[in-house]
Amino acid sequence: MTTMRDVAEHAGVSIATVSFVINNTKPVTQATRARIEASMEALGYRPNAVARALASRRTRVLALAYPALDHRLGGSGMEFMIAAARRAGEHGYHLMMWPGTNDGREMTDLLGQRMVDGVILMEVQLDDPRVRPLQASKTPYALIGRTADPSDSLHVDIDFEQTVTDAVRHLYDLGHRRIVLVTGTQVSESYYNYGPYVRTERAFVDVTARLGLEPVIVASGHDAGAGRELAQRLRTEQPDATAVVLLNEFAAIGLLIGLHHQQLRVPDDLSIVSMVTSDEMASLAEPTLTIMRSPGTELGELAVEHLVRQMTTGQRPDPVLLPSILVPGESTSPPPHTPIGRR
Amino acid sequence: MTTMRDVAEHAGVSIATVSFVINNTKPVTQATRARIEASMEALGYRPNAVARALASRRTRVLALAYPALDHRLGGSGMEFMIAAARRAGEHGYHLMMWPGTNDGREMTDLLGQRMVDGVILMEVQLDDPRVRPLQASKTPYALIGRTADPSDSLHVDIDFEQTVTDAVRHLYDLGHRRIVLVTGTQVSESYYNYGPYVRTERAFVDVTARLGLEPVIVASGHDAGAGRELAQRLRTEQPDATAVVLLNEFAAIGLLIGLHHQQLRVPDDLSIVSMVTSDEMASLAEPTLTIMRSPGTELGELAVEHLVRQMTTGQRPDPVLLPSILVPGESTSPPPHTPIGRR
DNA sequence: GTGAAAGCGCTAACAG
DNA sequence: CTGTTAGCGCTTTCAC
Repeated sequence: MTTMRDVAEHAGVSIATVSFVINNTKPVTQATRARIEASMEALGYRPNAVARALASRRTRVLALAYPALDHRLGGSGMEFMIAAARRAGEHGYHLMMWPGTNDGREMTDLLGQRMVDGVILMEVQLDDPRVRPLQASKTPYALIGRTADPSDSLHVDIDFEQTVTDAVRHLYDLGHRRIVLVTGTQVSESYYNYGPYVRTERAFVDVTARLGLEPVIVASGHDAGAGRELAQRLRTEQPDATAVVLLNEFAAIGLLIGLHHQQLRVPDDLSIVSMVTSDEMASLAEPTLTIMRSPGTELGELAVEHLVRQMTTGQRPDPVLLPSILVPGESTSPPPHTPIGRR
Repeated sequence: MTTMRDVAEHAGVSIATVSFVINNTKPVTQATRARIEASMEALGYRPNAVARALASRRTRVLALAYPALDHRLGGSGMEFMIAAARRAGEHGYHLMMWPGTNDGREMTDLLGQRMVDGVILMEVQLDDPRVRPLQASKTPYALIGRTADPSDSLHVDIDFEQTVTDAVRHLYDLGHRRIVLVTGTQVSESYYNYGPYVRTERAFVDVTARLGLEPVIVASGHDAGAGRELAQRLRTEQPDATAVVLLNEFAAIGLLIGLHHQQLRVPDDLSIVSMVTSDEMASLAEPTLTIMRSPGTELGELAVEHLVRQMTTGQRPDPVLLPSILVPGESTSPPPHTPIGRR
């Protein structure tokens, strides 16, 4: 393995000078620079990242922390990871996967290893125990999602408030007056504190109030099976509903199937909007789903971008909330004359 | 930041002794060990992973190399990544994402940085340019998938031969005699060399031959839209087909929808088996898909397991091919009396 | 503009 | 069983 010393000898300079040209950290004559570069090329030299990290106290590694045991990441979670890794690479950083429980102890361990320059936190809870160790260690970090007090951390997130507002507005404009929001807060304890649900519910209450509608919220599980069951429950529990907004794409498609089994037609009998959904998933449904397309890729890029900026400038960028875009599919239309439960 | 020297002083020993207890690398009296551990605890000491890596020449980092620009990883790719990261953690390793083009140069760069102890290669091509630099560098690596000459690399893979054989056999036993395989080899150049397609096609030819059937192979794109179109083409191009085996879950669901639009019933008019598919995706279809469930999670764990074993024992474990399990859904049944194109 | 030298925090002989 | 010490390969003052 060829080291910096080898290059220095080959070029007839000191290793310091080699270091200077590699890092572009001090002026070096064009001539010696050229000589050194030639030597590096000739010897096939690559700087040892570990030695570099030890000496410079910067590893150029970012950690991507996500919950290992919890519900699996949806399609947009995947988009996020891939995009973040790509963008990190473009900035000269590596992205390290850091599965873990949502607990502060593990975060302390990670940070103690001094192996990462910064951390991106996925699936942030309103009261997230991982944040405190981060703050204490002074390690730069970015949140995907928000804690209860968003002001104290760099974060990027989907604008759930705007998203649900747009979704409801879309349905309202079509003529719907009885719109049901399906979330999962009540389903399991771990979701009680789940930002996307909580924020969406709050904003839903607001927007329905503004429009003079009742804020009907129904709980459901997160898979297709739960969606199918939901089709039955809706009919009895929400007989007057003409439209449903969901926060989970699997449940949305399951609902579609469940309704079909009940001879109910979408969108004629019931309109459906699926939030936090990708185009691919929308196209798997029949009829295709009207979705609020989640900005997974943009979010991943933005998180890295902002984190890197903070690390280089030392200043924390402002939070960013990205809107979801309404992508009309075939699952929304004006409401039926008779709601599904009144026949 | 507290270092090993701090711990040593606090415990009244040399740093070597501290190192010995941390790494369990030399016998140490129970008494001094206890004292040292107490000191570590008291000072909140965590070993610096970077210094450790430099001194020991082992980073305890594994790279997960996957193509950045190519088609997006399916659900099982995601499963794979998550599982690999988890299992790596259980072995005391970190998993670093390494998006890249499928090119050897980038691999050489990665290895030159000496930042990873081992590499896992996803989406391996039959003739993969990343393998040569790996071999040259002596870095342990594991392939997910196989090169044309599988004997020269540690690898784990789905047993596509077995999988397609089982799928065809299942249909044959139901009475089908005109079974169409849908792959993507012809669709784009980058798939020409794609192991899963190539191997599946070959095995399909074999198994149909053994059963005395014609080896009908049709090309299709990889999304739901392509699947929908396929429904039309099948009827004219393969009028006698009674069953279809696909290698892409999105296309499979698209096909289902396309057939539905043509008033064709699944499985009454046409049976469908979707390979490399997850239970979740199967449940999104109506009717639910009969699938060959892809062992994404097992594969991820196995890849790490074998790579770590190779790194510790120095011996290359035998390759492993994992079967896909047939999970019956609602999309297969005995064939119709009249094939879809003969009405 | 270039070089000498002191670390970065730890591992691993080697000595005792 | 424990301590001394020489690095690991690079960055970064501080002289020249």
